[in-house]
Amino acid sequence: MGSVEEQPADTAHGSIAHRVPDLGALELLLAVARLGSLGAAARELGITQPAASSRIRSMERQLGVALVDRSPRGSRLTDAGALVTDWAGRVVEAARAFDAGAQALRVRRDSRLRVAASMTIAEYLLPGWLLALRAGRPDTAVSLLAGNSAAVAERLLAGEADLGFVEGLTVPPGLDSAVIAHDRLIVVVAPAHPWARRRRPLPAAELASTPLILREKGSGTRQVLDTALGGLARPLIELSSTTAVKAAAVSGAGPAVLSELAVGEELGLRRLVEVPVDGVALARDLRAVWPTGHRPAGPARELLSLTRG
Amino acid sequence: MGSVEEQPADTAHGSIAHRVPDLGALELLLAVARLGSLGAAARELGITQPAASSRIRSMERQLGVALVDRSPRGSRLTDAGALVTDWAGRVVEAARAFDAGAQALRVRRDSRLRVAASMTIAEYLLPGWLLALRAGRPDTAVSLLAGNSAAVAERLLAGEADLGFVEGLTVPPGLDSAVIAHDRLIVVVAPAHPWARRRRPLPAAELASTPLILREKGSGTRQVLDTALGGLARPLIELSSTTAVKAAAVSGAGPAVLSELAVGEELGLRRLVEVPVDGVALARDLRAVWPTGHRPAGPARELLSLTRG
DNA sequence: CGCTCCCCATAAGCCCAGCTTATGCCCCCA
DNA sequence: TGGGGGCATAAGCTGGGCTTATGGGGAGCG
Repeated sequence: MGSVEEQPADTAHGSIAHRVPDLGALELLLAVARLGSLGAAARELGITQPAASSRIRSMERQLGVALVDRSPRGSRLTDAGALVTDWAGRVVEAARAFDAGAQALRVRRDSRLRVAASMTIAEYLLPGWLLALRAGRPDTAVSLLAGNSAAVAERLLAGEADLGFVEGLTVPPGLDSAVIAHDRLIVVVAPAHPWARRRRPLPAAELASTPLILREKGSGTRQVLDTALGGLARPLIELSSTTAVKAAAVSGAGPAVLSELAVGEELGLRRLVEVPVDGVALARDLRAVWPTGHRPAGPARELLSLTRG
Repeated sequence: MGSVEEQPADTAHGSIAHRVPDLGALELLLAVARLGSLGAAARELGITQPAASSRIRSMERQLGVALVDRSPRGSRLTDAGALVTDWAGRVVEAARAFDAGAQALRVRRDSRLRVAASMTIAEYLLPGWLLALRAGRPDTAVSLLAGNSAAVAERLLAGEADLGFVEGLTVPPGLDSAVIAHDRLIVVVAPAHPWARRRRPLPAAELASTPLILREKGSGTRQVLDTALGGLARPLIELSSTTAVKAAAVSGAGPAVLSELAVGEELGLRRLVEVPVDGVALARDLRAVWPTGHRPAGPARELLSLTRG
């Protein structure tokens, strides 16, 4: 087994794609882990055994670690392979959610289930629901339109959508609704920030007078915050994506305000810390909505039931 | 601009990799979103502008949706593009965690920081810490060894590791420790399972007498559960990866027992529901450990401080 | 034993995705 | 009215990943 040429680690931030195996390879690794054989995994993915063999091998070369123990009776993961497989599973899971969302995003007039949803819900919740829906009804074609509450209502009333999801404080007229979950905007800081060690809740006035990392004006999140603070939120930076806001907060640029849906993982891993706030109503209901009288039926009802467990 | 040939959606579960753009394309999309220009994004990733243009275009063809609005003054995301970019961000984030872990997994005798960790910690927490560490000290080379508590202790005492992480109930002799987090094993079921609607905690006896979806014997998780139940856990299925256990539980195969670290996202999205249990001690401390007297210094101390925020 | 089956590895050749260089068009601004 | 930033198109190259074909090694069995 010749020694591996070790390149000097390319520590530069540049393009992660060259250091991480592609999705196909990760999927193959998961299949090998599950099935215990390169050949079986290859068959499942519809490729030949030599292709699988070579692909796993080049992945091992790329990572500099042996991933599977080959034997004439099958292949098992090494210890390192088990770890890598777990991490790979998380990448593939995210890719599946991407796929579920993207499929729905395709414009198809003939989709059997047309969903209109607000941004936060479309971003963070819908892909998971769609995965679950597809698990139960693989053939349901879904189309998705994302917009603010008014746009959602418009689509529903025009008969261009079967089910809507909104996150506002009020329900647009002409629609029936059911609360499916709750969301809050929360203030988060990096663990090193002084606010991370506060015992007492932050007064609303102090929040309003502190420059914050925020989404751009016009975003749903920003509107809710501005309303709650009486139009007073002071931006330290304005960024155009939730991810960018999170990244800025994690790096310690300052306090950020985000939906708690967006930062679940960061809080769990202690990369961000929630700062309790006093005297501001940042809670909001997430609701499913439909035209008054037009009870959701068929796939729409199924999706609705998924959202409530 | 030619109409797009629409393929019949290949609804078969087969290989997601053909339906999701590769990591390089997702990264490029994120760069375009952040920089507002194809050319600028291309420069950042070290490719030429035509390459970026063509890559974005083929991604749009693959997804069947326009992602960016091109203008002679730059490019902005479309609404659909903003959604796709958010989903892409989650895939790339998972890939970065993969990369951080994988880099550490490389065997390098000369690594400046050698970490030994138990499986759960290595799987779910270390990649995040390593990302944070790299953000602060980009040049720190880390090596990672994953194993059970005894193995971690052995490495530390032999001077082959600088810092360890264990999840047992006790601290191996010869080591000093600090509690860095808490973990619990929890019982989870799919939302449709009858246990999901329980009001009262499940008695330990009922848990012990019900067949469960479990990790294989010998895994740390399994050991803790068997100890807590007095060696009585009855397997419904035994699976060899946390992901497989989760998937089985989500699909409704039965109740599963897992670390809460492993199911944070599933609980948030209501794909799994926690079942409270009474009369069993399933909590455990996660600890950093080091040889008695050898206080962590340098990068080890930095990593340690990251784990506590 | 020797036959057969199921593993996996290697070799040789093909093909396409993605890159590069070289242009050209469009728009804005000095 | 040039110049520069931004995007698109064209032509050509390269390499990664696939396939088919083949060989070796262990296990089970007549």
